[in-house]
Order: sequence, then C-alpha cells, then structure tokens
Amino acid sequence: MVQNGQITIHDIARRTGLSKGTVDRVLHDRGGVSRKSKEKVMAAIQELGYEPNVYASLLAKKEKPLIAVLIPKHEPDSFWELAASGIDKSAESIGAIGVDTLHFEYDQYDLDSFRTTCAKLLDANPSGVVIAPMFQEATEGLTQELHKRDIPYVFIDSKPETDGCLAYFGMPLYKSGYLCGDLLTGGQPVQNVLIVRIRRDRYQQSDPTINRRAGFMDYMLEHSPDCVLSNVFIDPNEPDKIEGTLSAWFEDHPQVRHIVMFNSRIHLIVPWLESHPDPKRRVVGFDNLKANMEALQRGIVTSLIAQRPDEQVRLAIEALTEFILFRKLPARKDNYMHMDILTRYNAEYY
Amino acid sequence: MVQNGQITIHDIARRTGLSKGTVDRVLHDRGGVSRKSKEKVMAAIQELGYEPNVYASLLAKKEKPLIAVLIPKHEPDSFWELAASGIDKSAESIGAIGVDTLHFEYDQYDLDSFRTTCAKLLDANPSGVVIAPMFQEATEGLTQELHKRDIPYVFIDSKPETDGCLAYFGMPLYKSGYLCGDLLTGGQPVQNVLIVRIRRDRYQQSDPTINRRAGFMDYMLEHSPDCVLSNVFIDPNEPDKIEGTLSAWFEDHPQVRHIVMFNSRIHLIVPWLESHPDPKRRVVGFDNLKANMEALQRGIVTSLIAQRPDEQVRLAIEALTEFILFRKLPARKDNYMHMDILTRYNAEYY
DNA sequence: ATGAAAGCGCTAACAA
DNA sequence: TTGTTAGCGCTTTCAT
Repeated sequence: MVQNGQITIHDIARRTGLSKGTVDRVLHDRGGVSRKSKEKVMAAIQELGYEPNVYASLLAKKEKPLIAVLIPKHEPDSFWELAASGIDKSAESIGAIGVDTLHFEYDQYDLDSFRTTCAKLLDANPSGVVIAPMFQEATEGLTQELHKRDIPYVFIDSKPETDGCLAYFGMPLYKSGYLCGDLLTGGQPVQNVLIVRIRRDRYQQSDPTINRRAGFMDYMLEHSPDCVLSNVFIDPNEPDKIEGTLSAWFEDHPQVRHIVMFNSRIHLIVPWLESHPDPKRRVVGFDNLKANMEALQRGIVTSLIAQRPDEQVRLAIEALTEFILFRKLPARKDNYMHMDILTRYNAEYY
Repeated sequence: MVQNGQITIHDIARRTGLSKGTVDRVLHDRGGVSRKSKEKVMAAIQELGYEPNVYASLLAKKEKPLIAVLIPKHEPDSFWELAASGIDKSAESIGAIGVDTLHFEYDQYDLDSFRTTCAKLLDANPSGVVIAPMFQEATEGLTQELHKRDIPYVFIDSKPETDGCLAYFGMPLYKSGYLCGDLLTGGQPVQNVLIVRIRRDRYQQSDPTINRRAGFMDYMLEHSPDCVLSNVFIDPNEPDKIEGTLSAWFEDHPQVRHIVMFNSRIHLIVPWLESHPDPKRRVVGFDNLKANMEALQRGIVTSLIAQRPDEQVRLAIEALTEFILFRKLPARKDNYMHMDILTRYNAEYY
C-alpha cells in the first residue's frame, strides 16, 4: 500500500476562499456558479493537480450506474450467445467497481419485439446503453430518445449511418470477406468455389453478410479471376434436408473442393462434409460457435474467422463505464476489431 | 442509476447487540474478541448476507493499492516494449478505480541488475506483483520474500516450476512451434527449411524458444518427415553482417524457400529478403513488433504468430486487482493465451 | 473484550 | 450564487 498525500476538494476550497459545495458544483458542471468562482476553481484544480477520489465519490453517491445491453435473443450456441456471455463476464468485473448491467433481448426477426424491448429499456432509465442494432429505423427512434435524456450509448457489431454514439466496436466486414478469400484459396488460384447460403424467408431483413461477400468477391476477382463461384441455398429450419441438397448439388459438381459460408452457421453442413470426406477439401466459415470449433478441431473445417464477440462487448461496456464514471471519452470512436484466424492448431486456447 | 439496499456492518452490529468496532475486528480477524461474540457475528453475516463495501473500506484506509510490475528493460520496438505499453494502458483503466502501478525494469542479461531491481521493488512494499521471470533462482528468492509478506504475485510470459503464484498468463510455447510448422508449410510437405537463429553470446542465458523449436520439429517430423532443416546463426549486434551471412548461405542452397525464426526478430532478415525477392517464398516469424508488422503488410513476411503482450499484461494486472480489492481468486491458475495468426490481410486492425 | 467517536473525501439537500 | 451540514460504510484510536 502507498501513502496518500492527496489533494482534496477541501484544499481547493480553501485555496480559492470558496466552499466545498461550490467546488463540487464546478467539478460536475452543475451550474449556479459565477464565472469568476468557476475560473478560480478551475485554476486551483490545475495548479494543485487535483484528482477526484473515486472511492469517496462512489460511496457518497450510494447508487450504482446501470448499463443496459440491447441484443438479439439467442438460441443456444449462436453468435449472440457468445456476446451475451461476454456481457456477463465484463459485468462481473465492472460490477466489482460498482456498475450494474442488465440484458434486454429482442427477437431479431420481429420489429415489434424490438420496439417493446426498447421501451422496457428506457423504463429502466439506464446510465448508458450498448446496442446491437438490427432495425435501422427503430434504432434511430431509440437513439433519439437517448439523446433527449442525455444517456450515452455505443454500438457493437454493426452501426447505423446516423451518428451521435459514444463509440462503435465491430468487425470490418468487407475486409473479413477479403481475408476469407485468402484463407479459402491458400493464396493459390482455384477453379471452383461453392458458396453455401442461408435462405432468408423474412424479407425486409437486412443481410449483414453482404459486405463480407463483396470483400470475398473482390479477392477472388483479383487473385482467381477465372474461378467459377456457385451458390447453394439451405434452410436452417429444415436441417434434415441439408444433406440431400448438398449431395444433389455435388453430384453435378464433383470437382469442387472449396466451400465457404459467410455467416456463423458453417456447422450446418458439417454432417454432410463428414459423410463425404475429402482430404484436399478446404472449408472456411465464420465465428467461434461451439459446433464450429469442434468441426475445426476435427479437421472438417479448415479455418474460421472469428472476432471474440465477448471482447467486443467488453470493450464497449468498458468505454461506457469510463464515460459514465469519469466522463472520459474513448480514444477512437470507430473501433474496428481484429479478425482472428482460427485453425485446428491454434483453436485450443481461444 | 439504481437504488442500493446494502447490508452494512451497522446492521450486523445491531443484530448482534455488539458494536461496529467488534464487528470490524472479527471481519478482519484482528483478535481480541470473545468466542461468543465472534460466533454471533459470523452467524449474522451469514444470515444477513453481508458484503463489505470496498469503497468505504478503501476510503477509510486512505491508501491505494500499488501493483508493481517486474519486466526486462526494453529497447525500442522490442517485445517487452509492447508489454510495457500494455501495462500503461491497463494502468490507466485500473488507475481509474484507484490502483497504482509501478514499473521495475531490469537488464535481462544481468543477474545483478535483476537482484537490485527486486530489492527496490520490495522497498516499494506493493500490494501485488506481476513478474516476467528470466532468472530461475533469483526469482525464487523474490517469491519467497513475497510469500513471507503475504503479497500476491502473478507470472507472465513464462513460469518457474515453483508454485504459489496467484496465476500465470502466457503463450503455450510448444504449441506455438507446432502451429508455426503448419503456417510455414501451408499444410503441404516441403523439402527444405531454413531456421535462422540468434547467436547468444552470454552463456547461462536460458533460451525461451527451446520449447517452441521442439514443437516445430515435431510438426515437421509428422508432416514432412523428409524435410531437410538447416540452421544459420546471425548476430543482432552486427546487423551489417547479416545480409552477407544469408547471401553466402543461399549461394549454396538456392532451392530453399521456407524460412522461419522462433524469436521476435524476424525483422532482422527483412533487408536481405527484400533485396532477393521470391514470390514463392514463405517466411514465418513471431510477435507483432512494428518492424515485423511492416514486413508482413508489404508481403515480405508471410505470417506472424503473436500473442498480444499487452493483453497478457492486462489480464495479469486485472487478476491481481480483483484479488487485492475483493479477494477474488482467478477462475484458472494457468492461463494459456490464444496464439494470433497474422497475415497481410488481417494485420491492419491488430 | 468491547464501545464510542472521529474521520476518510465526496455528494446533496437545505439554508442563506 | 454560495455556504453549511449530514451522511455514505468502514477503519482506527482511545476509553472503558
């Protein structure tokens, strides 16, 4: 432990001939202070090098800030489950320093669910919000209200065009597609690639993988201009049909041995891959879902590109906490996160 | 903000008919309390579910915990510089919650320097210590003293056989060598590999890359049993001679196009690589030093294996902080960190 | 062995 | 606009 020759508000009160109350007022910009006094206090703070004592402050306030997290409801072993677990992890560590967190989860296919969840969130009157946005317009409604109430918020995963958020944390989608091209081909030109895609039945649903696909296409154009890219659609709601679909397709294209999916569901085609082994096949997918990781470690999937959703959430919550407790702005507003390349040889400790 | 219905020592004092002072005594095992009282207090704590308020405690104590970090002195753009920057980053964020950090840096080639630095560290009387150990025996001397004083410590990077630390954070060295084999060969058998090594002039200096080399060898044995592995030694203190050494060697082995180094100095051979371009060459090294990253992005180096030294340090400091402030033990004692695969396509946001 | 009381530095309600 | 004051929950000293 270390001795403490701290400068306190008392010191700066004496120095300025004002009272602790006034000092506190300028410290927190609460208004009701004359220009002169304010300046004197500011000067004294500078000169004396005053630093607030967090413990005393938190103790005196006897309330904890609440951070609300708005994310899609998650099925087991989905991308959002990983994110949710990240929330709980950071909740624990910042809970220690006196901040509460609360999940608000909505059905990502249901606009109404999003709306009512937003309302609940606002009712909780949080000190800060982490948002994983899915519905452009409705999100704007939310952020406008947050602005009005002067509640800071950060986006994770994706970000609407509108601004005003404290920060954004997410993967560079286009680049992740580009990287994906390199991993799939191993840097060598290839003749054929199969892209397995999810049939989206609800229209109006924005496809978050569009940019990723674009990045992939550009990579292929530049490095394998003659490559034939084929698409096959599968339906995650009918897992039994997937094997049939793939078998039928491969009957006509037996020479194709490069397979890629741009969402987190590469595990859906693992059963087919396992029953049709091919040592020279390369398969690349995204995200470290349990099922994906298992396939990776068994050698069924060649590589995964992942982004530590828990890390993303942690950074988001941390940025928010620092702002709420200490009014500290994050170093950067847009934070593009590193893309992790996972293979069977480095998956173990991820 | 959220209301706070905390149980305080006052509550448990009333409940037991004793005073706050006595409650505090049993809370901290300070003695001078009768068996009976102690039992009553313990019971009340259980029943009421009392949890101490860290802020109040820290405030009343008027001292801040100090975390000391013991690492090798760093030249610019070295591995330990990255680690040091990690310290400063986490220092900032935990500084916010009221913990100080202090660097203690020693000459990693000088045992005496290590000893005197340890002494200084102990003089500072820290509440916790992060240690990057280089000298087995002397480290043991330090940890014994820390034990005596009941000061918790965690190891980073590598760990002595001895135990008693709160936690360890580091890269799995053997596995990193194995992974390195896969990246260098691209999973295909190869005929020749050149291993570039550093001439170590000071003997007695343990080589931290031994395990890594072992992992690499095993990979090659299993996947490229006929591969010829050659070694060339270079001296970082005589950078001018490196190009000559390599040129001479490659004169005799023009067919070799797989090159690897097991330490963080792959940048040393970049000048030679650049002046002797070969599009089919594969070069793999370790650690995200600036010079290495530049070579990666320019396509001179194929892959780097990195470990976010700053992250390692952050986790170490975090674990220590949680223990010091809240007596919370880390979830795992041995924490093997993920090995990041860096290529020119994902290096940008690392 | 136990209690009483004075603070730690800050906040917030109230008074002036 | 400013000052005063009563805590926040805990530690510590001094009595008893």
